[in-house]
Amino acid sequence: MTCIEQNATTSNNFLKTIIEEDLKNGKHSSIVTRFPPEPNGYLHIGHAKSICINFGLARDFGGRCHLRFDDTNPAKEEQEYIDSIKESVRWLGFDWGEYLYYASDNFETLYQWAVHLITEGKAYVEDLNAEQIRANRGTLTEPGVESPFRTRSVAENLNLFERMRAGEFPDGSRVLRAKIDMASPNISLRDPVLYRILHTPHPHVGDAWKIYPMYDFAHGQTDAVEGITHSICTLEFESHKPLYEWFLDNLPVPSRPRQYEFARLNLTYTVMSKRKLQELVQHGLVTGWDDPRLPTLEGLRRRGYTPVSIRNFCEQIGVGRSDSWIDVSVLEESVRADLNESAPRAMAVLRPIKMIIENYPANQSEELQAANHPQKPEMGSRSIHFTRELWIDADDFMEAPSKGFHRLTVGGEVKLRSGYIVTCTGIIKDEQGNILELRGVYDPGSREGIHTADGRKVKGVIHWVSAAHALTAEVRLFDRFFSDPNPDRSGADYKQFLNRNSVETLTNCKLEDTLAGADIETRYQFERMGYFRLDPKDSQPGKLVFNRVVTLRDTWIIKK
RNA sequence: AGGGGUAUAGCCAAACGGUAAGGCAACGGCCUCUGACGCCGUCAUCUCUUGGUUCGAAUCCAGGUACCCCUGCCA
Repeated sequence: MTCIEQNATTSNNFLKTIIEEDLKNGKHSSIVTRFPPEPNGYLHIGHAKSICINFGLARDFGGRCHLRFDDTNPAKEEQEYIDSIKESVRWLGFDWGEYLYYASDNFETLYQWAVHLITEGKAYVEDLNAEQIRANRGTLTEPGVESPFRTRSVAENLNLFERMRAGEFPDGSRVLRAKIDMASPNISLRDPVLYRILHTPHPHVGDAWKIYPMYDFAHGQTDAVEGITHSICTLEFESHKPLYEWFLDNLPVPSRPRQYEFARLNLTYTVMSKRKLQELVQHGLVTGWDDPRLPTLEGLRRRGYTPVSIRNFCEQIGVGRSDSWIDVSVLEESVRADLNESAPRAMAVLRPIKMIIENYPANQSEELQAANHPQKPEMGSRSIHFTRELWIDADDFMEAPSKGFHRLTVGGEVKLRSGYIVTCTGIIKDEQGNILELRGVYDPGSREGIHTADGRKVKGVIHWVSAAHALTAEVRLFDRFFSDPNPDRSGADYKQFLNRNSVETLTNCKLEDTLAGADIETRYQFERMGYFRLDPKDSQPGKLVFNRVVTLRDTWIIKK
């Protein structure tokens, strides 16, 4: 289809407009996009934006999207990253089908095209070293100066370039340069480097090559051989566009792709640059690339973010060309919206204090039915145990309640979710004054609703679990990894903004026993506490470890 | 002799010369066995700024201002 319906959550963007035009006026009969990561690290939420744009456009307009590894620099690339990237793209819900490519599969073609340029007098072998090249490049305001090797004969260039390929020269001794314009105001046109010598094995093509093409000499041409129609990248490549086109103009390429740029994603309270992420991992500031506090796709996945929530997020933030900062709360809101629909409910007491129901016999126990979802009866129910000894959350009790607190207080009453109304009748403390346990009584007729026998409505509903049946588990609560909205801001070391309390590990949490068979992929809502999922690495059948994906919205906390 | 971009609400973002969509946040209210969810309502006389063209300008023109990108043998 060539025209998509707009709905409330998808507004138009400039890329869709361009594609609609191209399809309408017959410039293309169908579109081909590509997601072109360099396999030199793990994917993060910023890549997710690009993935969603490229695969999403292809999907919406009935075209196709390639996964292409931009593997032109073997010094930084590894098979491990290739594998991880494929896995992350698949996890996000996208499928490249048979269209998996490597820029390195075109190395021979690229080499021939470089020879073509030399033959045409449009490229030359440079003997100057990196520093000299830099010195001759000029500055932002001054033109560069031409290299003495710029006028080498075609024959000599051909000979030298061939020997570069053969591995005759050491790394850094020579490069191949395009002969364009050393005085161009666009610095990327001042005789850019096309090939460098690198005696480094490559993760995909092994040790077949001793010279490797630069990004600029590979990207557009690779787009052209794959038949990419819309080559979508981020804004910082905008100044490379004239060079991208120069190659297409001067080489016998089989098709004519066009480059379009969009603003990369910036998220508050986190860092996204590969270098910084790597540093956090290397310095042991996080547990790994999949640390649940990181914006990496593996981290978000481990934490419990769902693919659909990330896709929705990318849809919501839109695509534009102005630098923008998205607040992390938008991402968080996106998982909440998804999980509220799909997550079965359960009860878990994170900071337990015991409550003894004095009018409930010690040897008695009964099963109560609790709905798995308040609005979705089709999700069924489960039975939970009610007994004399219960665990409730410390946060749900205040001896000296602040104004507006409508949970449990001495002499006060509260509804136990899916259970009974209980009244607190007293506190047992140790000699230091610490609360040992709470005493209370329950109203046997209060199973349904929140009304007392005399018709009053109790204000508070709290979660609880039977002490006799409870499972003990570890629960990890995460907070923002940085204390500053923009830890990446220039002029400051982002590490100074690390939030020291970004993870809180609670080891004595009490969970309802239905969670004994919790599924690794299922996200649960622990009622009133947020959404949780088993940690895929650290959780064991006998030792449950849950990660909190995100809290519930809490307007009470805001008022405090 | 610098070049290339971008400016619409607290944060994103639509609009294509015809009288400022939508989402998030916020704020009222309703509902509620989760202080959740849901529902209703409010939220730009105005589009960085100054002029101009026009019956009519966020959109066109001219001049300012601010911010981002470019001086790797990285991508």
